[in-house]
Amino acid sequence: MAQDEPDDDIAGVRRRATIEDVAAAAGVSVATVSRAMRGLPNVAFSTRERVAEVATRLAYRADPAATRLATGRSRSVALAVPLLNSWYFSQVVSGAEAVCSAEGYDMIVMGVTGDEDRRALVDETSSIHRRVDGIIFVDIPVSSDEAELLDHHDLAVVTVGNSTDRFPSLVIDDVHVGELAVGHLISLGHTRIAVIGGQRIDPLGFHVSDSRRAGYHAALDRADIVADPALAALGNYSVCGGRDAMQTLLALDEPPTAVFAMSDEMAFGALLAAREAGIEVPDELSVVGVDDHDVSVVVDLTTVRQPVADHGARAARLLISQLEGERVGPSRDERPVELVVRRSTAPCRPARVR
Amino acid sequence: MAQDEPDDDIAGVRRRATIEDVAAAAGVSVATVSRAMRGLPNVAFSTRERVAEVATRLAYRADPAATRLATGRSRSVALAVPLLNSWYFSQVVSGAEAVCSAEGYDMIVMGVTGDEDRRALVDETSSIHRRVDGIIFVDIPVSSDEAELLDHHDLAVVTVGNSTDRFPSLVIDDVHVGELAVGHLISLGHTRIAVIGGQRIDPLGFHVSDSRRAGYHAALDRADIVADPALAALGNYSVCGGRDAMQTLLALDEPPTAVFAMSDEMAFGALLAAREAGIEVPDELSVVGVDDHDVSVVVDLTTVRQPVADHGARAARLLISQLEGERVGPSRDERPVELVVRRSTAPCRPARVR
DNA sequence: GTGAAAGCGCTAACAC
DNA sequence: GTGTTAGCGCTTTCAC
Repeated sequence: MAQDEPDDDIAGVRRRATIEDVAAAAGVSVATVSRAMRGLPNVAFSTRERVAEVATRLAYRADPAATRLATGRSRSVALAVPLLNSWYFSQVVSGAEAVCSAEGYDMIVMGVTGDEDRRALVDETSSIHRRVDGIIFVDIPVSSDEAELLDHHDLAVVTVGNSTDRFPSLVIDDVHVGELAVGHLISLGHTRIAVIGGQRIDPLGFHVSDSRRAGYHAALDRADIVADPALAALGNYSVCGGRDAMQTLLALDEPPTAVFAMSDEMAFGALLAAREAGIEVPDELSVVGVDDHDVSVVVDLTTVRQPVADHGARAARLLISQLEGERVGPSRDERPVELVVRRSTAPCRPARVR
Repeated sequence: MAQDEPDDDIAGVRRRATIEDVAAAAGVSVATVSRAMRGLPNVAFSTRERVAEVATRLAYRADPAATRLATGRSRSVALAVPLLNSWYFSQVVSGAEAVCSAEGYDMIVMGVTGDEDRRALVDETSSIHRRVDGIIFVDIPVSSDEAELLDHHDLAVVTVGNSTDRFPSLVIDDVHVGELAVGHLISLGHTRIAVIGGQRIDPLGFHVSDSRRAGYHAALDRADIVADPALAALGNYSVCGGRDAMQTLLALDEPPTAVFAMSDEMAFGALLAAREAGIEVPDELSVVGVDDHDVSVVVDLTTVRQPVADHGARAARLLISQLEGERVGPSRDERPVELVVRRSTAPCRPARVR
């Protein structure tokens, strides 16, 4: 046994077996080993078996870098997300990772926190080219020119939250999200409805905030309610940001009786600010969020649910099917959203005594 | 200008520039380009400048796969975590990613959901070898044998939450965590204190749950309270699991007056179950968690805080410093924890009428 | 200070 | 069905 162990033992460290070691031990050429290992045709069954057996014995694995260099494919993909530490993105990461690992792809995650990062990623000299076979952009806008560049460099792309004229995308109807949330508040009799969205000067230019805001306005318009600019605040998609925004709103001369937060995390912040100010939810303030965060049910938050982890999984599948040869053009897969009414929203009570 | 553009234009697709293109355009050899690009010595200043200029013009970037094959280093690391979609792990991912990207390393995330996954990762033929330069194991136990194997394959390793006798680790004192939480409850006069931990047959064999449970018992012992096995439940580190566990506990003939949940997410579930059962927190039930989740302040949860994102960042730094040549042996960096008292805990009220 | 050339470990023509 | 061999694009001796 030990005698035909072809692992060299250099300075006490056993070298990892290469394809040549396997070829030698199996008494065939490297080409045959390569074919056998990858299940390619034109290998006799007995040869295939012998190679497999030897490979197992030598614990052989094709060196990914060598394979990559020879084939031009890396079997790895990138997932670009802003704000890695938010519930939404962590769910997407989770969903995508599960699919990638099941399909044998490595997933590199990249936090893209500003336009500089974003540009560096798409840039001509970007390390992304030749490092991964494809990339999923989550809530990161990709311009037409950038899309062309990516396509040109033969990168497969899927976008989530935005769409391009070149790649498949997974989106929700963000205008509808706003309408659903605000429509619900209006149906409860609210008229002073605030909105907490993303940053004004969003480095990434989220289209998400704008669209949800458009839905907010559409719902108000439809009910002949004039939007008060003072009721628009920015919460940065975090609990803290939502809390700060709500504090500002509550300090207004004429505070809102309801608030639409564009994410559950900001809504949580709003709930916190309300409690700190001694304002009862939902009696004195109705709050509605977006996402249906794990914890939303715990704090009884009314929200617009979207299937977040599923976004990640679907995006990964779309990307991988491109990589496996399927030729796909631009597309827009619109995922469903759903209003989930809990107890953070209630009918508007007229005058409130403070 | 266009005339010395050495990019070939094959079938309308411009090939990405290689080191040879740069060498040709700069009128030097590839060896010189290689040296110049990497800031190695023995390159004339003027040559260096010329190469840099040409490289920029041609948008040249060394092909990572080729570099990898030639050097044996991939400038990428893996982060192995169970339960990618939990707050704790997403924070760790976020912290680690920030450091890795700042240092120019790619970070591959791998969800390790069971012992099978875990073993596949550490296994002799694992795709991990030669794919990454190092790996961070977060709350994934690594046996002595496995550690030796990893070391032997020349992988840099850092563990978080567990420690090995071979690699640097980042831990917290989980026994102390349990003592802190349960000590707090005892100091409030509670004696029927339940505990919600991880799964009994934990596929990953978390040492975390055991240690925290040990702290629970230590605190009870110190107060001469006999632990009631009926008060130990399993919550699977999720909101849902915590809720289910709490429901079971509340259904006991003699339900607890306080509960120690080993994560904030399970504590949230406990809060939910209590509310659903019409039990007031903290009047009828005190709840304490672990982590200090973003949302904990929102639901006013008393908790044992640990600096989670910092774990990720530190682990990444430790790993990268190993990769940059620093020889590090086994170590145990114990990070601080801190009891944060909020309003989910209150003095024990004697008999409760139901 | 610079260049020539031998790898790194694999894949893919092409020949047999 | 199998083997030979020329790359893939870089790094790294070793000469000069």
